[in-house]
Amino acid sequence: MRSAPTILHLDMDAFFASAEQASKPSLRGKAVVVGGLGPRGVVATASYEARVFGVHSAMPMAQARRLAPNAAYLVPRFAFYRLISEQVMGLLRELSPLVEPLSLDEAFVDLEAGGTAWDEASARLAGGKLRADIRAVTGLTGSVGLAASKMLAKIASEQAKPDGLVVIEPGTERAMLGPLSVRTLPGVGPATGDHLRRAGITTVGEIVEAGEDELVRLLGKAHGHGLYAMALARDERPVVAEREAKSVSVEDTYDVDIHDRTRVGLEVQRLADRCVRRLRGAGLSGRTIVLKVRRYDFSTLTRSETLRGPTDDPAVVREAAARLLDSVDTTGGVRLLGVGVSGLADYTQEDLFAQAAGEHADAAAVEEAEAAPEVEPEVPVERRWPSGHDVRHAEYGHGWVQGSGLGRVTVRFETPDSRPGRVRTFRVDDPELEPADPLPLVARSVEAGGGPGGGVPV
DNA sequence: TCTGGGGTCCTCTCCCGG
DNA sequence: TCTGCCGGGAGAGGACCC
Repeated sequence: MRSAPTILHLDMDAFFASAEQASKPSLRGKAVVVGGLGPRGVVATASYEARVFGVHSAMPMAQARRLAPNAAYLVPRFAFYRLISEQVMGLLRELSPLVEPLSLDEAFVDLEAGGTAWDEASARLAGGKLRADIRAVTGLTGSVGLAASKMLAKIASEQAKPDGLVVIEPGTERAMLGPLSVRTLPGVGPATGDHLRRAGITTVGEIVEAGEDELVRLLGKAHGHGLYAMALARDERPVVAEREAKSVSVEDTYDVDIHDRTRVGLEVQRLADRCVRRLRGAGLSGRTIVLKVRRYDFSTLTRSETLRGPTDDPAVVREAAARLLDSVDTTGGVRLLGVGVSGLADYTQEDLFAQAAGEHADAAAVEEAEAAPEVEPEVPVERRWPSGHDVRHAEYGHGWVQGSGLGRVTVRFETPDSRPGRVRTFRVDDPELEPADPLPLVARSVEAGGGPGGGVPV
């Protein structure tokens, strides 16, 4: 392990919810919950104000609504979050070429590789400047952890939350880790945590006391050795900038279980097409087709089939998925279906036999699907005007959907740099109302001196 | 009140070929 | 020719992460 805390972990604070609050002045200081709004939705992010009520991520939305009935409930706007994420990642790349994004709101940076920091003082300086830059560019806060390894940097940023910076000085790691819960260590989730607890191990220090052999006996080779090393603060994993995808998959959870076998088959075909679109979009093909089925009782099974060579042919993937579905009993109903492709390659070795089955028809089908508008006529209104999404009205300007139903859509008219705005209600088919792109959270410098409400389209 | 979506990695089992 | 052993790949499932 290196001798200075020059690995940085950045974690944006309550990212989705904070972005929504920054974008919508009327939500600042209020409980905001972002997640799926359907009957089977779960919480993606809760603002700190919502966490006070006990709402946290991965919680069923229905439970969140009971805990915090007056919170604002919004569907995620990934395209918007991605724009902010790109700004943040850009700032990280100014520190070092070695940036490893973990998700939209989290990344590791090797400061030493970038020549940005070589000791504790310079690392602290770089971390502080980064936090200030993130706030200036995005208007949001992030927490920074600095340590000599990835594991410790991540633990440090967790301790720094919200809106802080924590450095773990080399030499102090073991003492710091000892009293912490085993759940602090990466790779210890509910199952492993329970397993360890039953063996009388609840803290990191107790892992060390138990010894490596006992850990391996309890958890198996890979996990046992890995966890023991982590407990000793040994973590040599490098920051890796480019990670190649190993699989591509799509899945849908249905609001109501599907019982009709024909409908199940049709959904699998649709998912196969969507998966191929994603695959092709990434310029990839794959050899192993995976079907995932979650049944009415939440039991999940997967079936897979490996082809002779990689494919990105929708007909081939559809047929494989259909064959896999034949081996699955769906009586009782299914709540989720998924189709995935793994064994990825950046070339195809076309299956000539399947190709002959109708290449042109398949290509046309996929193109047609790609050209089809996302919004179908029978889509319910709450999906056509999703809560939280931006709109523009010919007369009232920029706003966002506060709610919809019964042929009406309620819009609050405000922008990131305006005061909290007024609410108005329209018919869902009002010709003056249309979906809009999100506005930037921080007006660009040339616009900064401009008049009020002068947002710039991203 | 039931539990998303998109991934990664590991383990176990079975089968096949040398 | 039969048997045992071993390794690799495929397939299934589980755990974990954000």
